[in-house]
Amino acid sequence: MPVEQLRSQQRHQRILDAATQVFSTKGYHAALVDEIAAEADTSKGGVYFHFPNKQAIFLALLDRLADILRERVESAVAVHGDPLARAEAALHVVLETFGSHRRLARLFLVEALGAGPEFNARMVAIRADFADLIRVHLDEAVATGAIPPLDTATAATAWFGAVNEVVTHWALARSPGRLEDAYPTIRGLLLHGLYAS
Amino acid sequence: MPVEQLRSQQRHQRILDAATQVFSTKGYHAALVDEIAAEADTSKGGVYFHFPNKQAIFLALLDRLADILRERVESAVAVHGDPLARAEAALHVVLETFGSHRRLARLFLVEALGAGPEFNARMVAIRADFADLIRVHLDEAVATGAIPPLDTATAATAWFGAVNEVVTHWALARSPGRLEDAYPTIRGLLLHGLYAS
Amino acid sequence: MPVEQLRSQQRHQRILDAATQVFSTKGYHAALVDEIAAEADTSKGGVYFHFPNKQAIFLALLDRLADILRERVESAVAVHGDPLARAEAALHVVLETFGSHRRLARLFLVEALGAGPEFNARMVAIRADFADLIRVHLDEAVATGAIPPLDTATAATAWFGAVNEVVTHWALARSPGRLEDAYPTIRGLLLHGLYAS
Amino acid sequence: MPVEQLRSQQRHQRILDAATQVFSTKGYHAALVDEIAAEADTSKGGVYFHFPNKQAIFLALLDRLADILRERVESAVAVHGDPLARAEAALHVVLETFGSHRRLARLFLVEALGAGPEFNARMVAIRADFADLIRVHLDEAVATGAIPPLDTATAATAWFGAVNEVVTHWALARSPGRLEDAYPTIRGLLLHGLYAS
DNA sequence: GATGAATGAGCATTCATTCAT
DNA sequence: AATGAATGAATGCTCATTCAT
Repeated sequence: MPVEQLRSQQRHQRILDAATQVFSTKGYHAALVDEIAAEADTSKGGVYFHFPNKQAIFLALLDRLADILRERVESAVAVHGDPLARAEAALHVVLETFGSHRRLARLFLVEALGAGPEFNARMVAIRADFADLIRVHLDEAVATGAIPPLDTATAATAWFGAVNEVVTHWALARSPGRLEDAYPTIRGLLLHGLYAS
Repeated sequence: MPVEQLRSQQRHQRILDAATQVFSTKGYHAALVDEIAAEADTSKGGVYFHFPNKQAIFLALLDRLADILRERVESAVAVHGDPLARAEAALHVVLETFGSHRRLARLFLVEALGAGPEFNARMVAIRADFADLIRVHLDEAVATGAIPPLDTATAATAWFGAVNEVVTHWALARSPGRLEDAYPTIRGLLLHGLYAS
Repeated sequence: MPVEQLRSQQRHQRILDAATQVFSTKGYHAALVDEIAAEADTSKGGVYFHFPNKQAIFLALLDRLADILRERVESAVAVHGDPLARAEAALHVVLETFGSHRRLARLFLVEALGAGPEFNARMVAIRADFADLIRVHLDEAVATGAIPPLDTATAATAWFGAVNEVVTHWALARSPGRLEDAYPTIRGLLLHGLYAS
Repeated sequence: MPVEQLRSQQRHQRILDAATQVFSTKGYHAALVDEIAAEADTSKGGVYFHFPNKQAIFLALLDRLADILRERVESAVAVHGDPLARAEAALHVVLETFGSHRRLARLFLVEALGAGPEFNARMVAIRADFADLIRVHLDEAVATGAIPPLDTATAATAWFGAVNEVVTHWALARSPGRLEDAYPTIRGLLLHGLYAS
């Protein structure tokens, strides 16, 4: 009976969407399951039918977002041959994605920390995954001699952090500008350091 | 009665130290005032005599830490004449300070974000302050022509973020290495980008 | 449509069997309708098609068990002419039945009491019925002069209780022996008291 | 500061008294912690300050009652030299105590069962303790030759059960008579069996 | 100043029951 | 008849905060 399964999956998604909304507005702890239920046009019991507990909802959210981001990065990277261009593309996609989903950015970069030690392990893993997405290209760039040898793991982490901080700043700003405007500066900085142009 | 005032200030400090310990271990929400009291060898009432509420303890902690960090940065910066060297020194001090106080790093970079929307404004301000500490030197460097013109605000934020992410990664790692080891890579990256000779 | 009726009755029985299993393992309150449904290879809705609510399942269970016990007692009693022998036979059958169905014993003697005030009235009635099953024979024994006059109601209750406690003890024991072994002692005690020759 | 300790202990007792009232009226599961708090003129938090959870309150209640009962039995037993008279005295005290505290009887003999498997172990232990209180005297009576050898453990359990059932019957009765009236019958039955007088 | 008993609003979670399909 | 998603009232427990002593 695909009709019922479909309905069920739709509800599942509706709850996740509602959770995104509530978590990113109130933060993990202040978010009430009741609010998520209301936002999803369901009852509290309905939420608990689809998820075992509040934590699982949040985790599912992070995973969903991480998957989306990863996919976007990978397809953006695919069109470039040059390792450095790939790394750049990855950077650009993250900025672009968060730039058009301030809510998600906030959820991912702000609320996910401090939601409790239970989440830290998962967050470390997710963030490390992204840094890795960049590292492989740096490694390749080093291998091809495009850039001098360096500690690519630290470099990738730093790259990712640079982007994150700019995004976080923007995500928490009271009246944020356009995130994309920061791109040229970040790009230049990462590629050439302060001695850009 | 200076003796009693002294006693009171000592108690104040003892509570903050206890709070540092508890908050950085359990996270803001999971930390109980009871635990802080116990760790400070006081009673719950004692804690509430010195601080109006839990939030205030956390905020006082952040402020104390920010002050210490700022002071260190400023005195480290003072010994350098060259703007770029000053920026570098600031960076190095942050890395060094957190590197020798993993607990503080975790508190400042992980728990403080996501502790709840109440704290976000303050954290944004604090982080912006630090970025600013770097920005002024970059501005000066631009003014003296040491480096080409660029969006120094974004650049400073990115710098700060790059350092933060590396520190955060280290602060959350299960078996962290020496944070200082990351310094040369970060330094090269920030100054010269990937093409660091 | 006798085929369908049969199917329905089988399902009814299957649910009762499943309920016996679950109730006696978890106790009335901790037993979930979901578990009963799963154990009966049905759905929750299926259970509610056959029974109006959880309480009714439990009550039906008690009644079924009481009926079985009553029947056994009555047929065992029928083969004896002597009133005292009848009383004895009743006692023996109860011991024997529970002895071979520890689960039922537990259900009947432990969970049924204390399952909640709603059940107390019914349990009192059921237990009184059994005491009565014994009482009538005692009355007859008194009438025929086989034993001296006594408060047969209290005596029958006490008999029943003596048996119950021994069974309960056995039903709750971690590693129970053979219940039948207790029979001679109980028999002697009830007939002759401590001075059983 | 004995004043404060006294106050605390009084509150502790008040909660236990309230719990006795509520548990014996509603049964373990239907009893709300809120009701106990209200009955004890405290708040829910007050209850939880003195007891870690609902279960602990119930267990404390059972233990308190068991202690009282044990003490009474022991002091009643002490005045008799004859082993059989001691056993009789124990029996009488139980009947008398429950007879004047129907509420406790109900709690102890009805609600304690079925409160959940967690309690069964404790209840078995408590009931076994009481049976043992009787058994030791029976053993002595056997040793002195006052009564013929018999399985004293089973006999003591049966004695205890006989008394329990009569008490339970009375505790659950809608309009109970005087429990003490049952004493002569039970006494005669236990000592001489049906061939009493 | 310090203590710790008391407060009570707050919330996640459970689960019997219903009902559209 | 059967299914299982959905409901929502119910409740144990937490914990920041207060305040009498």
